[in-house]
Amino acid sequence: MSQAQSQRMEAMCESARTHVDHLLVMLSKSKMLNILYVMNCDPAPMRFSEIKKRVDSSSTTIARRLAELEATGLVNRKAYATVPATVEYTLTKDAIALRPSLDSLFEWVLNRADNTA
Amino acid sequence: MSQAQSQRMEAMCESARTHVDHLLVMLSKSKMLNILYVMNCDPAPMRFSEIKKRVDSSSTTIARRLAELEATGLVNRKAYATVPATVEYTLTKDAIALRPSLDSLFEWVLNRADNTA
DNA sequence: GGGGCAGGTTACAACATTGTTACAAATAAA
DNA sequence: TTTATTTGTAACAATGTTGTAACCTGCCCC
Repeated sequence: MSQAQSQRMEAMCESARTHVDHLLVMLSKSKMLNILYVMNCDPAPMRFSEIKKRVDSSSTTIARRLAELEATGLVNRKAYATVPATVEYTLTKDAIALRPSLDSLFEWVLNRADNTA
Repeated sequence: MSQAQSQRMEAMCESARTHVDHLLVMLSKSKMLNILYVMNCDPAPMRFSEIKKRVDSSSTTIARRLAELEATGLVNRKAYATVPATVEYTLTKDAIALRPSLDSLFEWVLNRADNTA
């Protein structure tokens, strides 16, 4: 393999590693797993206030997380010009693919919480 | 159901919710998923320096995370009186039960990082 | 004596994140 | 006209988290 090829390959790996890190950092933010979980539990579009209620955090944090999820392409945001405003969030296909992992993860968490309680 | 029963039940739920939150907060700490993942990938006991190398973080953070994992009962720490010191970490049975979830989660992460790169 | 090794700990300054409060906008109801 | 509603945003102080640099043990080697 040429040096140029090798460098390109390293750059690619570097890039992939960066993307992996970025995703992990995002998933590790506070309330992120909670949000993905509640949205996964109920496939219907979910409103801001409903997410906030189920996740139990401040508007600011929920808004920040949802914006991050949208920027990463994991949720879609649809605003309706009602009064007062209505905004619905839905998981994208990519996020739905996370469902089995999240289910399994939360099953473990709930089970462990039970046994520790 | 009596009021006393109802109150006990609420207390239990409250306690479980607290435990769930605690676990989620722990799992959401920086490098936590990374550590669990590298330890899950290789079932052999792993030394501090090896974990640090694979996860790529400061000693301080790795030490903090391992201490938290140990306190939560997810890793066991064994120190040997060699010179220089040798310390081995292993996942507990509870943590090993997390394996399928983590595998699945990381599969999703790696796959998504690839497609986004 | 000096240096090196593994596996940390401590202190601290720099940085990141959080919740709170105040505010906005549009309209319908009181 | 005032109030209430939903879905946010902006600013900010308080709090939490991070890495760095210094240090520690115990022993071996030079």
